[in-house]
Amino acid sequence: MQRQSATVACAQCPLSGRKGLRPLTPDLLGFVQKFKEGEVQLERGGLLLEQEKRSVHLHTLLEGVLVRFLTLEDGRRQIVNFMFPGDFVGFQGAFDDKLNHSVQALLPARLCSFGRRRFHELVSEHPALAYDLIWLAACEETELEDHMAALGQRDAREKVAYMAVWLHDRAAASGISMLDGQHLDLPITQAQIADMLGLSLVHAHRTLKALARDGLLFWTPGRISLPDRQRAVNFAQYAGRSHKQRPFI
Amino acid sequence: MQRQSATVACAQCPLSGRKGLRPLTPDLLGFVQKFKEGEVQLERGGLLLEQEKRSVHLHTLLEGVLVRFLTLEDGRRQIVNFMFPGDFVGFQGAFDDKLNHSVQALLPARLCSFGRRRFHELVSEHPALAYDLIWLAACEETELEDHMAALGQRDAREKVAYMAVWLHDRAAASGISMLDGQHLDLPITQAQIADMLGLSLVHAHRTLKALARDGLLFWTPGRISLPDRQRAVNFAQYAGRSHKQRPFI
DNA sequence: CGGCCTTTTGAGGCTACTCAAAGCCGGTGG
DNA sequence: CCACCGGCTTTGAGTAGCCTCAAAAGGCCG
Repeated sequence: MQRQSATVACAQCPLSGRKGLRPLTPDLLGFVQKFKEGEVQLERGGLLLEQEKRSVHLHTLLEGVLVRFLTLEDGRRQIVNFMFPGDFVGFQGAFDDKLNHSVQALLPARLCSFGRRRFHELVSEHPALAYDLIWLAACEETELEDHMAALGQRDAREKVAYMAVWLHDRAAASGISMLDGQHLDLPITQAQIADMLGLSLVHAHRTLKALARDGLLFWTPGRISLPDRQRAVNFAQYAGRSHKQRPFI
Repeated sequence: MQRQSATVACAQCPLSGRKGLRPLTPDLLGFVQKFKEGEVQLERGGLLLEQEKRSVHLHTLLEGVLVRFLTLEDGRRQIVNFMFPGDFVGFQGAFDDKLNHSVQALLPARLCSFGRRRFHELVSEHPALAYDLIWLAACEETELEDHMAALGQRDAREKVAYMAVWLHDRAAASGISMLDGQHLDLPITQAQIADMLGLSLVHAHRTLKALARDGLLFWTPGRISLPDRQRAVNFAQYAGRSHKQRPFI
C-alpha cells in the first residue's frame, strides 16, 4: 500500500461523470474537498485494511476493484463482498472498533482517503451527505442479504450463476466496460469463487465446468462471460435491484 | 397487524433506561416526539412488512422479537436476522424501492412508527441522529458479515452453536432477562433454525440432538440453554463484538 | 529452466438431503 | 371429557451433493 498526499482535486475527481454515479453538486464538491487527506494506491493483491486492526481512514474507491473478506481463526475465509468504483469503504466495521474484515485489491486500485476522526464533523455539517451514506448503507445491507440467501439456500450451480450475474450487474452499474455487454474482465480465481460461495475449490471448479457444458456461463481465468443473461438470471433466481444512480463520497 | 395512534409519549418510552441502550438526551427526546406517528402491535407470527411491497413507515422495536427473511420464487426461505428491542426497522430495504425481505413477529411485539416521508427531514435536522443511524447500519452490516461466514464456512454443528451463542449475546445486549444467564426463552422452531442456517429441517434436528448429547447446548422448543458459554464460543469460533451501548430511534 | 500459483482430473468417503411416517402437544369442537 | 386436527418434533432408510486427499498439467515470472 502506498499512501501519497499528491492528490487530484475533487473538482477533477475521476468519479464525477462516471456512468451509474450521481454527480456531486458544486456545493458538496467544495465541502468534501476540505476533508480529503490524500490518496492510496494498491497493486493487485495489496491489502488496504486488515482484520483485527483499527483503521484511521475512510476511503472512497476511485478506480479498481476490491474484495472484502473475513478470516476465521483456523484459516477458513469468507468473502463477503466486492467493491467497485464509487463505493465507500470503511464504515462497514463499526467505528472505533477493530475491523472484522480485511480488504484487498483485485485489480490495481486508487482510493481517496478521509480521516476517520473528522467523520462526525462531515456528517454533521452536511445532512445531505449523511442521508446519502445511510442510503448507501441500506443498499449494502440489501446486497448482503441477497448474498446470504445465495449462501444458505442455493446449490452449487445456482450459487455460481448467481455470483456471475451479480458481478455483471454490479460492474455495469459502476460503468465498467464489457465487451458486447457479455464479457466481464475480472481476474477472480476459483479459490475466490469457492471462498465467496462456501464451496471447496475442487467443487467450485467442477461446477464451473458443468455450467460451461450447459452453455449457461463461461468463467475462464480473467473473464466471466454470460452468453444469455436472462437464462442465467432465471436459473439463479436472481432478483435484480433497481439501479438508480448511486451517490458517492 | 394492528395500528393505533394511541401512543405512549417518547418521554415515557419503554426503551429509555433499558439495559444496553443509550438513553436519549432530553433534547433528542423532544425532537423525535415530533416524528412519532403511532404504534403497531403484532401478535406472534404477525407480519410487519412483506417482501415485494413498499413500506410507508419506519419503525423502532419497543418490545418483542422479530425475524427478517427473504423468500425465493420457489419458496425457499432465508432468515437473515433477528431484531431485538431498540432495533431500528426499515432502512434495510433501500428507500423508495420494493422490500427485499419480510418481517415477522417471533414474540408479541410493539413498535413505534415514523413516516418514511419525513425521514429526510429527521436526518437533516438532527445530525447526531444521522450519525447514530450510520453507526447502527454499520453494526448491522458487521453482524450480517459474521452470519455469512457462518453460512459459508461452518459445518452444521458449528452453525447451530454459532447461532445459539449469537442469540444469547444479542438478547443480553438488549436487556432480555435470562435464567442464570444461561437459559434464553425464545420460541424458535427447528424449521426456523434450518432456514437461518441453510440446513434441512431434518438435519437441523439431528444436529441439535448431537450437540445436546455432547452437552454443548440444549435447544428445546421455547428455550436455548448454554451450560458452558465459553465452550460453545470456542467450538463455534464465535468472535464476539464489543457491545457498547446502542443508540436508538 | 525452475518455482510458484492456479487449474484440472480422479477416487473414495462423509455430510447433509429427500422421502416417509409416526409421535407429541395444544387447541377446538362435538 | 374425549376425538380430532394442525403444527412441530422425532426417527428411519437410502441417496446425492459436496468434500478431502492426491497428483498432474498449465501458465507466468525471475
